[in-house]
Amino acid sequence: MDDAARLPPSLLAITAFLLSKAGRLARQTLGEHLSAHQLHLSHLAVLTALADFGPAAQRQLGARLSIDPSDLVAVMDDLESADWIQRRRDPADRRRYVVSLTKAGWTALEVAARDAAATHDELLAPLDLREREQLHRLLLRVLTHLDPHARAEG
Amino acid sequence: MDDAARLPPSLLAITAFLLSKAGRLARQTLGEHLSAHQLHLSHLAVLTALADFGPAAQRQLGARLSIDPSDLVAVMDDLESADWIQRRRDPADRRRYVVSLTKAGWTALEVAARDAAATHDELLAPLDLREREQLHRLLLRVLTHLDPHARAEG
DNA sequence: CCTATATCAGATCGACTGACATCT
DNA sequence: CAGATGTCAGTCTATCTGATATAG
Repeated sequence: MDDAARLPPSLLAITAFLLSKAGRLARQTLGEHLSAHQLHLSHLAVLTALADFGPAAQRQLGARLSIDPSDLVAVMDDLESADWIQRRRDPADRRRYVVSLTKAGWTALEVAARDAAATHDELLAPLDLREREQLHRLLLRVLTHLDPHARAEG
Repeated sequence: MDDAARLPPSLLAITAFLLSKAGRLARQTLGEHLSAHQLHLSHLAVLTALADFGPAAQRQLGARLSIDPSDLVAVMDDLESADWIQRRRDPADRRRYVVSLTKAGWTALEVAARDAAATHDELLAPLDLREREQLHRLLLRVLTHLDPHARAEG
């Protein structure tokens, strides 16, 4: 039943639905590429935060990435046991860790970047380069407006 | 810490991440608007399918909407107890239901359509009409290419 | 004493799996 | 008997809440 498999036009007319569906698909596709290298989306998020902003406490990372501090624990455990990050107690405030990227962590990030590129080739195949940039900019504007966390650094 | 709340530029450079985040936001925003009227996204999906294609069996609806048949049961229970749909056994094949929209179901759909419009005004506020259409078309092309279910009827 | 940090235990929700009674 | 349909029970994951030990 190829015919019976088509989504209702009334649903496809709702941009929010398309966003939701495309978002799920994007997350899944990126997730599959990353998992081939023992990486998870939350891992990638933490690695980029450390790469872009330098060492930080777990609380800071969680606030930046909108990841609940309690959920971050397992993520950091993974990253540490893979030797991608290092956790040291902050001598100035021994409640905190100072989390920093290792050499292997930087390498993992490069791998993840290739995964992202592969994801885009797959996910955005029907769009040419100009259209991909167009989509990217539109999404960025939407997020920047709605989510104060989405602002790039100024 | 306004400064500490910004997402890593390296993450914001990944379109798949933007899609994932925007998708989550879209689902959440639409969900909030709908829940004000005792509606859920899955309810909306089923209602549009019945409106666009007419009465159908639960299995068909599930296949169309990529909702697991076992998960549909609770959704249909909700819709039925709200008197938005009607379940009759198919006399020609008594395994199936013939699910159809009620008058109240059509009304609920109109309400949901207003919720969707309100969602877009909120979600897509930074985009003008032309840009919203642009985004919509780009998303549709991406979905149509990747998900055979996303094809509109031809 | 109050607050912040990291952690753990548990609730909740959406999506998925397996089994089953009923019917064709 | 094999296969389809609706249903139920249970798993798995991500997300969120609440509590707690330790430190400031």
